[in-house]
Amino acid sequence: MSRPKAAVGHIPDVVIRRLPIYMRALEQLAAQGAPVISSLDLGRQLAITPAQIRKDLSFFGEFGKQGAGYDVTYLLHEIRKILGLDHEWRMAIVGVGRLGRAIASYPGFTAQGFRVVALFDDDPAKIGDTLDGLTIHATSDMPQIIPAEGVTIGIVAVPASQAQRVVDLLVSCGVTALLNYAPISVTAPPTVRIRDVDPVVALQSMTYYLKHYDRLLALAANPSD
Amino acid sequence: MSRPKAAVGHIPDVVIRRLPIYMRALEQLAAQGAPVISSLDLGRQLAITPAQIRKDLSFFGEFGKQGAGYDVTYLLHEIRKILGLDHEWRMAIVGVGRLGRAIASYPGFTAQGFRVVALFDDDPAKIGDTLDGLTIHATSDMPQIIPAEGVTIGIVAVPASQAQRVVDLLVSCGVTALLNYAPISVTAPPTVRIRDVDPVVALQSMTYYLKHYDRLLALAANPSD
DNA sequence: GTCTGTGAAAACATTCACAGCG
DNA sequence: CGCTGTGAATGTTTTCACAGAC
Repeated sequence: MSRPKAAVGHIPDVVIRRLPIYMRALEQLAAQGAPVISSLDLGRQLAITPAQIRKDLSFFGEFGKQGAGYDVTYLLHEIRKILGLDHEWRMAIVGVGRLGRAIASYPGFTAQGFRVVALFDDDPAKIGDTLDGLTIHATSDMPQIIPAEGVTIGIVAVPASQAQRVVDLLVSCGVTALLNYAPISVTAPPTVRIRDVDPVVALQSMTYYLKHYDRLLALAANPSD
Repeated sequence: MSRPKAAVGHIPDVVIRRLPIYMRALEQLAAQGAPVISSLDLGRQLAITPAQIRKDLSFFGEFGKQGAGYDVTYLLHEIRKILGLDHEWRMAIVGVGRLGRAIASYPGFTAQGFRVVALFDDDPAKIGDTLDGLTIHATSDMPQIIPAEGVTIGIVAVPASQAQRVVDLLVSCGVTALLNYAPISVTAPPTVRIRDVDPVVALQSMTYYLKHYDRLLALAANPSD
């Protein structure tokens, strides 16, 4: 059914970022018991062109059947393998304030194979406390605990003023993937991947369109402009 | 100092999305008392090329001084105007579970001019309760309350199974910008803007690079491949 | 000399369109 | 006949490189 590409060259980051989107839709389809999906129908569901879906998948192999489409369970499994989601990933949260605690107890991570295994904070009042069965450690203990716990992903949940320091510390401990909740742009060496989670930034770019809504409406009514 | 563009044509969405990133850096610079910043230095701070910053800004006018750079306070003010952040935006949260409550009490929204003015849920046990001084209403009250409260942004914080229904309802009430926290792709007419906030999706695309980390390391050491 | 603003060039991403398979 | 996989064409975004302002 599939033949892995001989040499998987350079795959664009935009493509990698769409794979989890495909996964979510496939999970839903699998839950509904749909055995097969075409790029056309998947595209309808996600508002993505069918050609894009086919081209994205073709970077990794041939997963479909002509005339039929893609086997939902099989494709889901293959994408999981491509993304390395066929095993558990261990994460550390730095910053156990209001936000850090909310993240620590979010059930969505565990459900998808992401496990929080270590908590860090620098507030002496918190160090030694237990949260969800995990002890809160001082950030100075990171160099010991992070390798020992097999942590490969760091979650930054400290105030903006502390974020870059924490990123540098995590990177120096060998962490190469960071989920940054601090409302600031942090930088790291190019070998380190960073994804920012900032709802305010998301809102701030939407208001541009709200402001120009009249123009948008006119455009929708008369696309000849 | 600036001359607004005569006809601001079609500005790419990628550009709009970078403006809040520039804003955050400028806010930080303003707080530090830096009067002026060059595209080179701003680019260093954000890991963005200076040419990109200059080109982005040039879509909207001429904000810099040759030989000097950009006046931090002035540029910040101009970007705020461009994005429509010179006044308050009123938002409604749909879904007052664990996540919705965390969002409702997040101080970062208010600090940037985004105010939660209405809460909705369909759980009869919650309707009528008060949270942060706001009454929780039934979703069936949305058509009355949303126009009355001047809500233009909707925050979706319901389970995946409810998300599309809630989106449709919000859109039918005239909301044209949505912040979606549900772990599912929702669709809306092209006049409606949607931004997804899903940390799991962010993680799932980083694991690809973690899996291929060896290759990445080799590439960094010997870029001739 | 420094740094902006911007056409032109290069790189990158999406869509088209169709041969070929089931 | 329906749908995939994919080169070729098109569209978009980034980068280059330099004239001109301070």
